[in-house]
This record gives sequence, structure tokens and C-alpha cells, in this order.
Amino acid sequence: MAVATAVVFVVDDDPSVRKSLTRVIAAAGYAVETFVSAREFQERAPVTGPCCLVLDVRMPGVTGMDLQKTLAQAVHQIPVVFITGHGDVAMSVAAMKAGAVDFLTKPFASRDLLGAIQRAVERDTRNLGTEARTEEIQARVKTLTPRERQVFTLVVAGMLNKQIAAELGVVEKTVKVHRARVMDKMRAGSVAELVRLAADVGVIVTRA
Amino acid sequence: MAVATAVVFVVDDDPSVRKSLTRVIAAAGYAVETFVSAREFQERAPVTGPCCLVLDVRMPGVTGMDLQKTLAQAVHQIPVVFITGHGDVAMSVAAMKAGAVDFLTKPFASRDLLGAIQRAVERDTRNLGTEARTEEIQARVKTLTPRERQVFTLVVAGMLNKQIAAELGVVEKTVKVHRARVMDKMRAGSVAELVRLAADVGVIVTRA
DNA sequence: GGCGCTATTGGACCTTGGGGGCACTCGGGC
DNA sequence: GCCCGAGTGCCCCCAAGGTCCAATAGCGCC
Repeated sequence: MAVATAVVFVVDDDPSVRKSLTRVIAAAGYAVETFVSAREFQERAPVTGPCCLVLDVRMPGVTGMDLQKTLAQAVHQIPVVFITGHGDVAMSVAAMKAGAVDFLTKPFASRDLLGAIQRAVERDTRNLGTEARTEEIQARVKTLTPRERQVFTLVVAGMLNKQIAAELGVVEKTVKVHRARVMDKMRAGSVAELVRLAADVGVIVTRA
Repeated sequence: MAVATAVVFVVDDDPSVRKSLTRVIAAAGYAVETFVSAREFQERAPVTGPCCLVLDVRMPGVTGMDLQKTLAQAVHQIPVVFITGHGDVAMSVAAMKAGAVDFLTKPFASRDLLGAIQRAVERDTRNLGTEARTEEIQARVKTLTPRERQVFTLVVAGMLNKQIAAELGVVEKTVKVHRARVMDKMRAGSVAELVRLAADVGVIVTRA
């Protein structure tokens, strides 16, 4: 079930909990890294592969919920599975609204924890895929000159070269030159492909 | 704050709760309809405008959670706000995982309830918008003949007429005829627009 | 069986639109 | 002075779109 290379980060101030969690999670085939505090986790080198976070809600200093909020600001949203000894409904609802994958109350079955971790890792794997694609496309957009970016937008809007030319106050030939460069730099083989690339980085379409 | 035409459905078996909820919600400017059971709610005529559901978790017969699961099967997902007297963490987490907007434990502040309702109605309004658009596009797709649908897919994939012709084993002229009909029936003024329409109804792109 | 309609196909011909090549200009910035 | 972004003109080819026309097959209706 477990994705071979996935890493599970465990943050809990209780050494015995860390130990038992590590045993259970590692037995399911995940790599495990433990941290005694939210701060320690944040000082870790940034993640590269698919991962998820198993987080105790109550901890001295920065709490699990605090860490969740902080991570939500980051570019890459690491899926969080909460575990807690004394959780209340309000807390669990707040965590779930903030995007937590699950919220488990001790004592919980290993099966439930591993199920939550699996869902979390799957979510992260999906996110990594779409993020990688989006970043790749945005990198291409960055190579466009300002003028090329304008032409890009208008082509994606479905306008003809002559319409774009009128819009920008240049002749059609000039538009063609920019357009060709856009197709080249964006590595799009067709207008259809270009439109999809634009959609993935959220280019605003003014009029269809 | 309240959207003028939004309807809030209240399902609770306790008459006094229904009464007090109605008073609070109506005072915020919403239209309110109450039901004594999940069954009664389901027998109601289908909703038309933006709405949301305020649901008691525990009720004799079909519970709030049961109703949520049933509604999740439907085409239009009505946002649910749960309220309960004796909720536990497991229950609230299950409800949130199933897509509930909020999960409030009695006693709760009117402000919290109205906040949840507002978020729920906003979500429903958005959903209605995208659903309406998707249905409209799908209706257009339905008017396409089988052959036109094939051409539609291949055009959206970015293929040239001659490539499409080879793929379908016909001459280019035939493809042009179908293609023109597709643009007409889908009411697309450009390939760019056609690609966006296809994306919204989830047309699978084979190779870019 | 014949008639009409639709889907699909196809040919000939013409116009418009998109894509490239090549040469040249012009203004900024280093 | 050189490089780059931007703009342009000319020429040519190919792709897309549209017109007029025509043929074939399947299906429902009288």
C-alpha cells in the first residue's frame, strides 16, 4: 500500500509516542523522521519527494495548529494528519477546515492512522505533480518579453492576428513574429496546447 | 451580508430548536424552510436558487450524517452546516471529511452559525454557477453527431485537419465540414474558445 | 415501396488566416 | 560599438473556412 519513497514526518514532544508511531509507520514501509517540536521541524531542510506530516495538536511552544497555519502560507502544502490525546470538537473542526487530512483521537487503531497517512501521501503526490507542471510552465512564461506576453494573452483569448495588431497598434507582421516566438518559448505545438498551458497558470481571458 | 434570495433549510426534530433557528436565520435576511426529518426534506421539490442546509446530526430515523451521504450522491451538492447537542470528535471529523462546511456544537453563538451559513451559501452560489455552465456546454456536446464528436476531440488535441483526416480515414475536406459544424454547434468563435469549452466538460486529450 | 430527413462523405474553387525566411530599422542598455 | 527587444516590408507556402454541388446510407413515415 505504501508508496516506497514517501517520507512521514512525526512531530510530537512525547518520546514514547514518537517511538511507537515510528515503529508502526516504518512497518508500513514509509521512511520516518521525528521531531520534538514544531520549531525543530521547520528548521529541517526543505522536502523534495512525496511526504506528509503527523502532528500532535498540543505541544509546548508552537502548537500543531500553529504549525498547520504556518505551513498553509508556504508554496508547497504538506498534508497534515493530526493526532491528539484530548481533542475537542471545535479544535477538530478548525483543523479540518484548515485542510487537515484527518484528526485522530488517542487511542486510535494503527489501521486508521495508516489509512490517513496513505490518503495524505496520495494527496501530496498529486499536488507535487501539478505544482511541478505549474512551475515548469511559469518558468517558460518568465522567458517571454513584455510584448510577447501581451501577444500570448491575446492569442489565448482567441483573437486573430489582425485583431491583435489593431489592439496593440502594430502591423500584422509584427504580431506574427511575436506569436511565433511565444509558440517557441512556451513549447506549444498548437494553439490548443497553448491555451491549455495558459489555463494551468491561470492566464486571465478578456472576452472569448 | 446575506444573499437576498438564498434559502436556508433547517432539518431538526426538535420544534423549539427549529423555532429559534428560524428566528435567528430569518433575522439575517435569509428565507427559511424547516423540516422535522430528513425524509420530509427529501420529499421537498428540488431546489432552484442558492441555498444551504442546517442539519441536526442526531435525529430519529435517518440521521443527519445519513442525509449528508445521500445528498453527496446527487448532482447538485447542497452545502451542509451541522449542529449537534452531543457531538464527538470522530463524528465531526467524519462530517468534515464528507464535505460539511462547518460542525457546530450547542450551545453556539448566533454569529458562528450565521458565519457558517454565509460561507455555505457562497459555496453553493459558486457551485451553481459552474454547474450551470457545465450543463450548458454538455447540452451543446449532446447535439454533436458521433463523427463530429470525434473531430471535436481531435481538434481540441491540437491536430491539423490533414492529421485528423488520416486518423479517421477520410479526406481533409470532410474534416473541414465536420469541424465547421462543431464550431457552430458548440458556439465557439475560435479554437481557443473551443479548447476552454472542452476543458470545462473534461474532454480527455490524447497527446498534445 | 417511395419520400424526406440526417449523417457522412467528397470534389472543385476561392478567400482568408497563420507561419517562416530574409533584410532592414530603431532605440536602450552595457 | 554591440546585443536585444521591437517593429516592418516582401514573398511564399500551407492551413482553415466557406460556397456550390453531389452522392450514399440509414431511418422513420405515409
